[in-house]
Amino acid sequence: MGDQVTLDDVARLSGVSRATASRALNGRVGVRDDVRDRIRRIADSLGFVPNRAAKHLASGRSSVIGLVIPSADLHIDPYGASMTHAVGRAADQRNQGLMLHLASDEPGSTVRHILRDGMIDGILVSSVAVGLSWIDELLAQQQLPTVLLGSHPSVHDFDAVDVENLESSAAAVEHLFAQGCSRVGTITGLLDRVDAQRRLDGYRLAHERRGVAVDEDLIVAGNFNRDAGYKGAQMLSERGVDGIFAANDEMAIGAMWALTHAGVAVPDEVALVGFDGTSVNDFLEPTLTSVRQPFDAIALAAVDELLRLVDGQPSSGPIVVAPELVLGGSSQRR
Amino acid sequence: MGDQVTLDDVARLSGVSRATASRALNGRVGVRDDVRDRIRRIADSLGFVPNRAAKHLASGRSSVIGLVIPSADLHIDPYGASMTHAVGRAADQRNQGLMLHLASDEPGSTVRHILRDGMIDGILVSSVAVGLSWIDELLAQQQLPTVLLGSHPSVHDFDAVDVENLESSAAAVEHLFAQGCSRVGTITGLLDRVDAQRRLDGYRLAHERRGVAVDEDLIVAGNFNRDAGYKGAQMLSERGVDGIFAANDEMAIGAMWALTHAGVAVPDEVALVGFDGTSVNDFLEPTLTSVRQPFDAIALAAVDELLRLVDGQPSSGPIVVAPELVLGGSSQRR
DNA sequence: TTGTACCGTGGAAGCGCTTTCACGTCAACC
DNA sequence: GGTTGACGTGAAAGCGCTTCCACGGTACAA
Repeated sequence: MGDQVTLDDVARLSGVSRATASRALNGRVGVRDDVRDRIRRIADSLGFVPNRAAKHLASGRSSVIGLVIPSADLHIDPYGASMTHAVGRAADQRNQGLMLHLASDEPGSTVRHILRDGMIDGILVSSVAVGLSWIDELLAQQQLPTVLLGSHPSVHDFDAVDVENLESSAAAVEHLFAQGCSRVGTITGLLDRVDAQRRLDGYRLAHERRGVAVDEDLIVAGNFNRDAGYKGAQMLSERGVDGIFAANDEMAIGAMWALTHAGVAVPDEVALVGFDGTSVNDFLEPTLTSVRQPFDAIALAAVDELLRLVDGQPSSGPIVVAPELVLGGSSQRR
Repeated sequence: MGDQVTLDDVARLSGVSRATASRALNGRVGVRDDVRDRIRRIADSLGFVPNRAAKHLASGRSSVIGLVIPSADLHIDPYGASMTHAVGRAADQRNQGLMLHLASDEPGSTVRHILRDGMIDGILVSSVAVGLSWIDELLAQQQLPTVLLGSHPSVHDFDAVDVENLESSAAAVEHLFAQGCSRVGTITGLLDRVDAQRRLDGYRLAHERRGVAVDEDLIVAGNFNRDAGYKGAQMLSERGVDGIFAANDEMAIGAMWALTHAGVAVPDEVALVGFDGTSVNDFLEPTLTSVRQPFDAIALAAVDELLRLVDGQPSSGPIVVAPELVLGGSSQRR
């Protein structure tokens, strides 16, 4: 498949040894500048591209990172697609290859292979995947540098990059108040997950700041799925609300359906805000106001952190990135 | 990072040479059955996982394939996410790693690297990516086994796996007739692409079979984007139609908006059918009737074909997979 | 001058696997 | 009994790179 130009060729033509050529091209110290330049020039002119496998075998680093994302999340929940896309860009920027690992709950020996075959230097795991048995196993073994995308479901004993949940949720609810809402309900995520918990805390915080007591009846337990949004909105609607904060967009969409079906005008009778801000919101009518996750920033921070771990540097602890409230038609009254 | 168990260890403990151990574990002929069994058992008990890099370097095969998909397509057009997901599953099934390459039109030396660094054995290219300069370069060089996902925009000088467009489009239009529509319009895709062309042909075919002349005014040129669907539906609506076949779902969604905004009832006044059948259709109300691409089948066929090419077998020519018309609320009248 | 130190470079030993080739063994045949 | 061939196995040569170590040269202090 096209005669490879090897490091040997470059070295021979440059009149140096393979060792020096290697050092020169990898920017290692200990090569005279003029020599380095000459080698570089010759390598370029030959169209030399180092063989990955050889590099990998010799150095123990592949410059490929893995991404684990639940199978369903990639094509059903737009969150997964957005995240995958962002990670792809980030890996590119950092000159790393990206291996995609779809996580389903089929058993198989996936973990063993991911961990041991040495293909990847480290792995990014979508926190949504946590809970699947083999993911948990993977996390437990700690054999491979790992960074979580999103918050860890239980505690934060893991290196993770997450969106800021508390203040941003509070801001979302405050936005509803600012639109004239007086009874704002919320549909929560799975409350055994930290992010869901924080978003609920944000909801409470907004009330506190406004000096309004939280009516516990207006807090409906959801699970991040659309159905829960639908049912939650029905319940809240009966209990009388004029604003709803859903802990993610999927539920917000469900809520919008429920309201529309019930003949409730959005946003005029009930204003609606979601969380995630994936591009799917564009499909809706009216468009959804949502706390937009900064996918690119999250992904880049995660990749950088992962590379740091791969380099043997200590974990820099959880990283938090601030989202932005993106206004759509679902919450803005004239 | 966990002391690797090497083939040497397995060989030594099995009392054979590395060569024999390698043959045994790779299922090569020329190893006595009892010896093979023993080696296998010992390898298992040691938890031996062959080192990918070494295998790759020695054999020249990485068991990793690449997927090129336009950056935008992964997170904006749900088609991309569905396809990526399907390819991920297919690669998994065939025990191949999957490297994700997001294609944007930034220059960079991406091609050279993809082609030459030997990381991947072959590459799957989404036909949507064709047109980006470096993709074209990649296709032109033909250095790496390549299979196209979808039809080639110009002619079929490439190994490709595509959905059947003609008959399935005809079936979609016939479905509209069956629902009682008498004036069915269509919003086409980019007509310099073969798939768009075929779908239009299908539209004509359905008319022909029904013995109805095609009213050329009811054919509106689109471009696969939502806007085109919106505008197309407005035009068709003015010209008086009671059914619309959009060449993809994005345009169908645009059309649905346009109709809704104009106060036209879907499906009762205008029935609507799209093409692609991604899960995003679930976001709509009513749900969209659509020609559902068999993503999994396409992906698996493509991966298999690619592996065949990698093995040096001749191209088996374009592969066509039949889609299925999935009925939703947008076309079904009671 | 001799000694010490450093710097740039080359030699060579791997990294863990596959694969070619040669070798020994044994059964089958003349 | 000797020849042939098939068969199972081991020795060893790589795959293309990194990196340790040793070496010669130059610079400076003693």
